[in-house]
Amino acid sequence: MPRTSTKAAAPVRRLAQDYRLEDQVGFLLRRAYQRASSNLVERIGAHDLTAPQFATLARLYERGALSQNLLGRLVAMEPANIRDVVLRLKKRRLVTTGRDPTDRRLILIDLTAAGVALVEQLIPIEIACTAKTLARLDATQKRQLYDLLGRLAED
Amino acid sequence: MPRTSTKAAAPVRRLAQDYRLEDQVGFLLRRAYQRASSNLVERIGAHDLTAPQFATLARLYERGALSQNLLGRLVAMEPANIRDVVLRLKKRRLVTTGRDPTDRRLILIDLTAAGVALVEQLIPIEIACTAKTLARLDATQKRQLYDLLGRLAED
DNA sequence: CCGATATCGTTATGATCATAACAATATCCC
DNA sequence: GGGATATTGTTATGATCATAACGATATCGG
Repeated sequence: MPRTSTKAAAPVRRLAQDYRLEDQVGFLLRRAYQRASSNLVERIGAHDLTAPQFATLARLYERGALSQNLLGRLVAMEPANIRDVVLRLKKRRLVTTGRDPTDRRLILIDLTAAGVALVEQLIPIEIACTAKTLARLDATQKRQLYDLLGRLAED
Repeated sequence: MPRTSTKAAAPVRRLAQDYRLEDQVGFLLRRAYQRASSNLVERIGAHDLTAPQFATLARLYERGALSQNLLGRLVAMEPANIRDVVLRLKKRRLVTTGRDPTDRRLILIDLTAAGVALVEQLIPIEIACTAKTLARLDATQKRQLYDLLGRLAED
């Protein structure tokens, strides 16, 4: 299987010694997330659920009904973004929405019975998927990774 | 600053003990990437460059002219995705495109002089940005993180 | 030489993602 | 009570991101 390459000699550029893309955490994090995400879609894609959608359902499963805004913060999504996710989940009748009578700004989101059932079906798959993503790490390294990622996102 | 919370008692659900969103690497990676990405946009956003766009320019700076497809692989972007990024960079005259005469399938991408100048201006900012993202980690932890992220994306 | 196979790029579709500007509603504080 | 301030959700805009289907071109194998 031939791979394309350029024959032109790479120009030795002034700052190319100081800077390598591989040294930038953002780039490494993007690649690692791509890998983790594709591992998940590979396994739950048949249910037409994306990683953010599943995270949203899982959070509701853990916590029960939440306002749309709080739900968004708990899954690290902007208001405009969580809104779209909720709309899709609602269209599939995995969640319901309703106004909070005590604070009319709030939209309360909750799982339907179908939503609960789907989450419970997918949780073991998600756990296996995380295990696969971490397959190359031993127990110590896994602990380190969680600790380090936690520090990066802290606050 | 009041934060919204629900008053409804959280239902104790069957699998909630086995599964926590915070234990899923994919979720942690997404949050960490969000942080790194916003650190970057905060600093180079004034130049209207996103993280993927900068990665693309940086790769071209390192390697010189590349086919669009190879460039995409080197910055971890799908063909349909790198295409759009190249179009935007081309519109801003940061890169040029041309057919490879020896293989007419290929589109060769290269930096313009303006592209080179912009990369050289932004490289120090990007390095500082990576440092900020890693600010909470000591030298040992940084090495560990790079090693672990490398393992996750390996292959 | 020529058909099978592989690669490159495009198009279309749908889901994330962030930002800014905005209206509605709550809360704070004098 | 009432205005300043904060929070919630929406809308609009633009950039990523992945996938599948497709035509064009190269390469491989007999």
